[in-house]
This record gives sequence, structure tokens and C-alpha cells, in this order.
Amino acid sequence: MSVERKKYECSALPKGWQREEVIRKSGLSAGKIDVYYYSRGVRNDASLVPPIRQTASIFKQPVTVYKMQDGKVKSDFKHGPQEKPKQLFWEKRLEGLRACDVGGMELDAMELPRGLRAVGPHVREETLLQSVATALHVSAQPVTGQTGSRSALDKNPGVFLNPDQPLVQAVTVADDDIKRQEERVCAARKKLEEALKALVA
Amino acid sequence: MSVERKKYECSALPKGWQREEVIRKSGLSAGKIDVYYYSRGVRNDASLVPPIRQTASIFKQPVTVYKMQDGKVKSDFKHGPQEKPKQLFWEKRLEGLRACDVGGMELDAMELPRGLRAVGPHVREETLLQSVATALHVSAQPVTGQTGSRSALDKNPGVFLNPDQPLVQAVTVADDDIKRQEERVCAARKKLEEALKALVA
DNA sequence: CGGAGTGGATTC
DNA sequence: GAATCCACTCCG
Repeated sequence: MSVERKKYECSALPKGWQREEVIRKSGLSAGKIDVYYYSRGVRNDASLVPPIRQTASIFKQPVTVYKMQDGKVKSDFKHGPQEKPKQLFWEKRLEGLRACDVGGMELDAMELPRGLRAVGPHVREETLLQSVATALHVSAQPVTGQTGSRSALDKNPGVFLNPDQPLVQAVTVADDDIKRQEERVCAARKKLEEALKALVA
Repeated sequence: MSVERKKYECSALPKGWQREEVIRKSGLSAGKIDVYYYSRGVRNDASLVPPIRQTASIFKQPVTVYKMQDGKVKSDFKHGPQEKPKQLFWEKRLEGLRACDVGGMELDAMELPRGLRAVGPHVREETLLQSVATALHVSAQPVTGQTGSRSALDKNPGVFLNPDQPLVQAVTVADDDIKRQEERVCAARKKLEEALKALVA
């Protein structure tokens, strides 16, 4: 596994600094080039060990840390991995779009079970379908829907909307639902039984 | 110094598995979290460490190993993870079945692009659709289709069929196909342009 | 816990 | 669209 690497002094850099170019050899970005800059003894160079100024410069500028009385650093930078912002209502980009067959003929929209209710401002059944379908297709977690109250979600989605769940109100399965489903299974079995009988006769 | 460690069962994990989070407490990456997964003492459970009887039982039966004079084991069992047998043509169980809408009305079958050819004995277009759709939906690997010759696959699927791929002949994309697709994109862009013009006018 | 290597967002 | 930057994963 030979990595394509070139490392050399570069006149545009201060004395003692080196520029390295590494070609990515796999993945989606294979072929792209990453550039690294080194000065001697990187590990312990004060200009590269945090805390460092977050200013735009290839030469990181160290920071003087002032301690408070209790010995803790007076700062509020966060620990742990930062959570990425998430896009709410991305489904709206799909509004008015429909799948079509090979010939370009638009397919009918699917009708959803009556129990599924859309939530969020101006979210219609069309968007609901796309949202739920995507969640079922993509999500690794159980799909349970939004648990916030309908009015809270309408008025303040930025606060109450759970971006990990589709734009459907959380569905509660009651005893009634289970009974109804059992009846459907029974009916289907009867139908199969009769079909088999008819086949033999 | 209190080490920040949390170890707990996690509902997203299979039963018996635990997730541990350990916060790095020093170094450049201080504050970052490492996640470890554990299952209960699998490592040293005699009934789960090979060699194991390959019999059907939920309780794996360990094997007594007899050594020969030279100290080597008198056996030819394979090392490394055993490959599970795979079901060929499971798609045939779905033959004659169709999705229906909420009202019980059967939906039309989808028409596939002409380039896709079914392979394997008695595999029709209907089965082809189910096979390809499942592969795209479920497979983590690229879906490339069967590379064996059509006649070999028909006569000796047990030998030549690749169970990791759907029952479609490997599709080769020629320059012609790319050109045709480019034309389609161009046409779609023209249509969009005109629609936007009409909207403004 | 560090470092190589990549995905992907951001900036130019 | 390319260059740059950052965050994250994986593995020793």
C-alpha cells in the first residue's frame, strides 16, 4: 500500500517549514489532495498545542490562559463532540414532485392509513408520506413520530420538533387496533382456506 | 480524580450488549468520548468458543479435541468465521403477490427498464423486480448483478449464482447509455427553463 | 490517547 | 468548482 506523498521545503513558507501533499487513495474523495504543513518537532511546538487562537492563519497563535481563583479556567468552550445543526422540513423540497414510470407517466400518490396525522406548519399528507417513507427507509432507529403537542409543533417547531423523527404525530396502538388487526388476519386465513379448497375440488 | 465512565444496556443494541462511554481526560483530544461495546463474557464462555459442534441447537456444544503425537490436532476443521449457507431464489416465495392500497385494491406492477434481464431458471420479470428492489433496499454493498453466463446460471445455479447479488444480469453501462442519459438531463433542464419563463411572463 | 485517513461543510 | 478546513472513525 504505497501512499503517494511528497514533502518539501517551500519558498512561500517561513524558514524551516515544510509542505506535504498526500493523495487520497480510496473512498469517495480518492484522488483529492490533502496539504499538510510541518515545522520541526510538531509535537511540542507551543504554536500548535491548544489552546490556540481560532483565527484564520496557517500559523496558529498560542493563547495566554488566565486562571480564576478556584483554579478553573475562565472560559466557556464546550467539551465533547459538537452536535451538528439539522435541517427541519427538508421534505418540503419534495412538494409537488411525483414518481413516474419508465414511460414518464406520473404514478398515483399513495393513500396513507387514516391513523397517521401530519404535524408542523403547512405539512400536508403528501409531505407526510415522503417523510415517513424516508424515515422507514433510512433511519436505523425505531420510527415513532413526534411526541410534542400539535399546537406547540405548529407554533414553535424549531424548539419542539424532533429532527430524528418524521413529521407524523406519534401513533398509539390501542387494544382496539390490535383486535381489528387480528380480525383481518383471520379473514385472510379464511380466504386462503377457501381458495385451497376450490383448487382441490 | 474521578474517571468519567458510564456503562449501560442500550435499547438500540441486541439483548445482552452494553455500551460504555469513556471521556478522554488529557491530551490534545481531552473531552472527546470513546464508545466501547461489550457483550457479557462471550470471550471465555466455553460453549461459544470454537471448536463447537455444528449441530442444530440453541446451546452450542463444545468439542473435545484429541491431540496426536506431534502435538497437532487430528482434525481438518476450518479456522476463521464459518460462512453461513444462503437461500437461493427466496424471491420465488413472493411470486403472485402484489402490494395493495389502504382499501385493499391491488396496485399495478412496476415496469422495469428494458436493460435489466432476469437470470436463473424460471425467473420472470415480476421476480426480477422484487429481487432488485430488495437488494437496493437492504444491501450494504454495491448492487452489480450476476456475472455468470446466462446458460451456466440456468443449468447450475447452485454453483454459479452469487447469493449476494439480485437475480439480474450484470448491467454494463456503455458510452451510448451515458450519452442518452445526458440528453435526458438536457431535455429536463430545457423543460424547467421554459416552465420558469412561462411563470414570469 | 494519538495519528492517519476520509467525508463533507465551508470558503474562495 | 476547486481549495481549504474541520470533524470524525478506526486502529495500534
